[in-house]
Amino acid sequence: MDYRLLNHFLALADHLHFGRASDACHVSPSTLSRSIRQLEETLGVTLFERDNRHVTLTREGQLFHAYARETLEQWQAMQATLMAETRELAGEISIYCSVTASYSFLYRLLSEFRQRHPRIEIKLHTGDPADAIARVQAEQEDIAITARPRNLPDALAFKPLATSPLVFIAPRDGADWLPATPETPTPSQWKDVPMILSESGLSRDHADTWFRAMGVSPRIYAQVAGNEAIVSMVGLGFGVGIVPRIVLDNSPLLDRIMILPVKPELPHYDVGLCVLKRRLKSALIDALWAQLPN
DNA sequence: CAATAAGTAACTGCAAGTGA
DNA sequence: TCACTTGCAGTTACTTATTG
Repeated sequence: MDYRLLNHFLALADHLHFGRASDACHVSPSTLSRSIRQLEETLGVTLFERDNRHVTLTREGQLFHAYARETLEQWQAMQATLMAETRELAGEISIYCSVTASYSFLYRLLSEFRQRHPRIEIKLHTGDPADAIARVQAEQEDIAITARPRNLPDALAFKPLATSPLVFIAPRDGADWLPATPETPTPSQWKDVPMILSESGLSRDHADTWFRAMGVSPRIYAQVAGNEAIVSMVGLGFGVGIVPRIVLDNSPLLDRIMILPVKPELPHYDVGLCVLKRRLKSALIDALWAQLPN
């Protein structure tokens, strides 16, 4: 029995949408489409009625749904039993983080863990830090390395790894729109500065709050996904950006960037591990979680 | 009998097709 | 324009044959 096919079936039954279900399974839509077709051919029944707009479970699909769920649960229970027997954890953990976080924290987090648990496979996905919390909540990822949100949802647990200040960065070559005295900012100095900001997420929240307190609506030159893209655009001289300083520590563009000594300073950024509390019942995830001191 | 090489089947993602 | 399917080419996994 190919348990992956059952996983694909359950994901499609949950989402009733090939695109979203394939995302959840980390495969392409075509792969998911073929998995479902393969199951249907093996079983000799149609599990989903689908057209170009809609996906629905057939009666046979509903019957198979119960079987698929039970079978997978039994399989996972057996894996847990065998793991307990051998005292060796095995399986897969997915981790989501930004490229910067992968440079900065993964080695520290995983080097010892890999030696201790060689049979645990790590699936690493990198992307926009603003998506991290949502991906953990949607169970697309087991764990994220991300900034602690202002209001941590009750269902989530957070364990800090490091603190990094949020800083204003500007092109080192200078520009005529740069504020003359960032230590003593005035609305007139900032109202025309082209800003390069995250589309969303914590650093964007802090930027918006800072400008509100200044009484200025920022002139937004570009909204981008990911801190590395902000550094690139600032390095090219397009404007002033706001990023966690840790992003600069690993940036190849450091020599083209300067930090503006802006007052008041932006809040610090707590970076750490984020996980759904109920997922900590998984021995695998708990093992990684326990790597870090409380 | 184990290790290696060669051949084959199955799987995957991309890009294009299709229909609403 | 969107969402699912299909064709294609590249990759990976598996099976069989060969060698020491």
